Amino acid sequence: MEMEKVYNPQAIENDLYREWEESGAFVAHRVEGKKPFTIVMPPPNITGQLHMGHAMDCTQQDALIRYHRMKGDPTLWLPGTDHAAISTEVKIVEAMAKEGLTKKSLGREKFLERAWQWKKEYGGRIVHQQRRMGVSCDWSRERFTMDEGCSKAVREHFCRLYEKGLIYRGNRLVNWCPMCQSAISDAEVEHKEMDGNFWHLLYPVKETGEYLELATTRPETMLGDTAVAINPEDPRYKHLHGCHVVLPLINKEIPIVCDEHADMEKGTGVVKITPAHDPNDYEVGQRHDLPLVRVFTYDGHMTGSADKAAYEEMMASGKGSKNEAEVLDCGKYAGMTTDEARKVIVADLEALGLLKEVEPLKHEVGVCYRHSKTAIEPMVSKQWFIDMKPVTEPAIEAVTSGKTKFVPERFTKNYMNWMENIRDWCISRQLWWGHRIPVWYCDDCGEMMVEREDPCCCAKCKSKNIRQDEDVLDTWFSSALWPFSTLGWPDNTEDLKYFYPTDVLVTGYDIITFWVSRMITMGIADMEETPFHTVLIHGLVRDALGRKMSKSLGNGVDPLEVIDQYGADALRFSLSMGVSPGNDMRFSTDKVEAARNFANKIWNASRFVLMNLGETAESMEGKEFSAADKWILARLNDTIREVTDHFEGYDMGMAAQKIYDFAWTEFCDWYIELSKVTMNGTDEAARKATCAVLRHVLIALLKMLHPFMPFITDSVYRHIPGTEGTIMLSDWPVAEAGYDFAEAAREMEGVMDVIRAVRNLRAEMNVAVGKRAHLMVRPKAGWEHAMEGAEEYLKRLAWVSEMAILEAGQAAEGKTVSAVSEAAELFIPLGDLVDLDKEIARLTKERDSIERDIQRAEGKLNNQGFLAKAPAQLVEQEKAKLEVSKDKLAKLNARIADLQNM
RNA sequence: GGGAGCAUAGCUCAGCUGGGAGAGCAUCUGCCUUACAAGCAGAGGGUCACAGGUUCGAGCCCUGUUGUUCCCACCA
Repeated sequence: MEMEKVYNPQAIENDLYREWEESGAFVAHRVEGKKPFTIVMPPPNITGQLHMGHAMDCTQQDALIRYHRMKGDPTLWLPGTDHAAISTEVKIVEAMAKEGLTKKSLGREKFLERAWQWKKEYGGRIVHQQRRMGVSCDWSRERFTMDEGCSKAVREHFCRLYEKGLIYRGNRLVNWCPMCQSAISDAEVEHKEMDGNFWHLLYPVKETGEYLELATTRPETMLGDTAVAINPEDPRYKHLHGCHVVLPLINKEIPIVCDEHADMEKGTGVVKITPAHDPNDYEVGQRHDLPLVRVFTYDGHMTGSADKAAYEEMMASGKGSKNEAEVLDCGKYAGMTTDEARKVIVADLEALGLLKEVEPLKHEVGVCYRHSKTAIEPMVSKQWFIDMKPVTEPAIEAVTSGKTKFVPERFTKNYMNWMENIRDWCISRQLWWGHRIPVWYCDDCGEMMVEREDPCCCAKCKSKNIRQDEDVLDTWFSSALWPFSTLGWPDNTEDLKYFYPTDVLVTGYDIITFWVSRMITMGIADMEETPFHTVLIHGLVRDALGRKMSKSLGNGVDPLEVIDQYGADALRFSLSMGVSPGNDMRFSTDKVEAARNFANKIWNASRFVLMNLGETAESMEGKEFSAADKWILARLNDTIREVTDHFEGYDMGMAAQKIYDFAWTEFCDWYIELSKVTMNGTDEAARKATCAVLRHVLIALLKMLHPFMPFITDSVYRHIPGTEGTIMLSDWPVAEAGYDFAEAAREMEGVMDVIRAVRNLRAEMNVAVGKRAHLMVRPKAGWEHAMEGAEEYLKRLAWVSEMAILEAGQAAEGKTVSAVSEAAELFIPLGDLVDLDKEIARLTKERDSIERDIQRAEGKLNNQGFLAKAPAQLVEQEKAKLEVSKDKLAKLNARIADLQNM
């Protein structure tokens, strides 16, 4: 196949991917006695589209996976998707609303049918998008959090925790999202600063007739107040111990209680207590045995007579638990939204002269992480919880002991902070889409059953009159099991035995608390082993201005559009190079363009090599290598070592950078140009040696680049004579000690330095490339050998017509411009073109710079402290540098003097 | 209130266990030199936020300050 002049990713990517997948190259195989490398992919939501965050996430994982696969490890990358209970349900409800349907009108069964239909449609979409990225995961093991196996794991896990007494059901104050109409966990509450007020209210004291001033940010909760608290030590209110206040608007008598929660320093030191709608007040209420009075409905309105009647009926029937909040009929406020009620209540209080002051205030308000504009209402309701303390301790230990490490390490604090302050996890959700809680209640005898298999009848009274708990589990409940449920747990499958614990978890810092902490916790709880030894944390992908990409801002960039325009390799590389672990990165098309250019560079360098190789797979055996050959081989070895080290340290950003630098600067700009000397020469043996080196280096380069740019590297690899199959399954390059040509490389660097000096001279003197120049070179001591071999390189790379070597002390004839490089002095005769004054000025400028070098070096070497304490090697280096500089200075001075005499 | 990150060239960011400041993009100059103009060669541009300290030596370590971003936290 003829290679086009410009690389065209669209022409190869899709076919190549299909070929990889169909060949089974992604499928993991268990190899007895060999340690596998395993990553479970964080499952994207089935609601989602592929976004830049995913693109970066899977690029990093794929790079690690491809690296390990090439190293020969049995490699498993297990993909899957998440049912995302709340998010999906919200979307489906939205879609239904457009058809005029509601959950209620549709019913649970029909709703779930729709949900599964949704999963089929949208779950597949993201998976196809991932394929476009080139991910090399094992699709034969693809999982879904609600598939049969994962559902079985969820039940088993629930039952085990329940049997250990770690899951309980309770009527508790929880975070309630009126939009979701569900409880959510603490982790799902975000805090946003909002403008609000402190309303200073006056409550009359029954016994004394005085008015107690107190401040609140939420006046609408006052109807649910069941006490007013003061600090027991507060001298201002000692006389009120044991007294009562009369709650305005509803004229209800409530006690004044003494509680530490009331802070004497703050405000008036008086706090209204609403146990049913505030976490602090709930605690105070527990301590003082205060009644719970609920004044909000679960959809964010004020309660009314119907709500009260429902409550009373429930209590009468004996189904309500004793910790149930009583419900108030809010009378004229009933049915208002909480916001409306706030305004009306404040106005009514003001009318009564009970509003003393309104003080504007900025404060943090809890909002739902799925409905960021919806304020969370703390509400008392009956929910399922996990008692986290007992299972958290081993999970903390796993990290403190280093069994699981965070990369970068600083995220350990993040994790620890959460774990050390862990609170019980509310796992029930008032939704339909999700794993239904495996608990049944008998309507006849009230028995509660927690079962692995659906029961047919009551275990106690055998009644068939049983019903399953209505609620489903938090989506993270199943996500927590992901590293082992996907491998077959609770069955002790071959995969589970072989691949668990997995190796690395790659994810963003935003879900350390949601997900990482819970996987470690539950992995240890169920498997007795932490699920991965390394958690590799990456940052967020932001837009070019540093803002979070979001739908509402409309600043999101669709990875697929980028792939269409620039190719998957370019996108992947732009998300890799220079990205440092744990740090956010900005996405810009400039970066993708740079990466696309790099791909094109690789493509063209490959074209050059292939053009020269023809059909021959020239071998490295028994070759006599040129100076340039030896140099690039030595540099290749350095690069292989560095890149490998960076992969081992999970720093793919640095690995990509090193490959980029080596490929572009050293291989393309230098070696390929240098190689043209022998390739265009007449020495057949030298030509063959260079062919072998070109091929060898290109292959190693492509291999190192493959984890980042899988498509172009494989595509080119197949064109190279002597390669077989896909680069994906080839061996990771190894630095062969035989190619560490240190001395030859040093000499070559000297020659390259001379080339640079000549180019610089020419540019400054405005000598066009077409205009070849005669060059005189006076090597410095120790560089004679290197300079003898330099002529052809200089001719080709510095547009020299011919080169003469001057003996030490031999003067250059005629009018010349000159330069002093590390290895030699250079002279180019330029005849009348030379402007002597200009040349003297240029040399003087250079001399000044060298004088500064000398000053600095002498300063160091005259410093007794430096001589005494710095490493001897460094002192030697410094001395050597000083010698070189002094030598340069002397030569420049002589040169300037010469010119001045002309 | 607690914790963490960031502050380096005009822009976006690298900079390993302290030992003469780097890349990409942008800018300027000259080049279609038979792999590549998505390119080649050359150049300019930085008191590494500020103030102290440790050290022979600090972009890097310590303390403080300022700005900024994020996480956690019940301030009524």
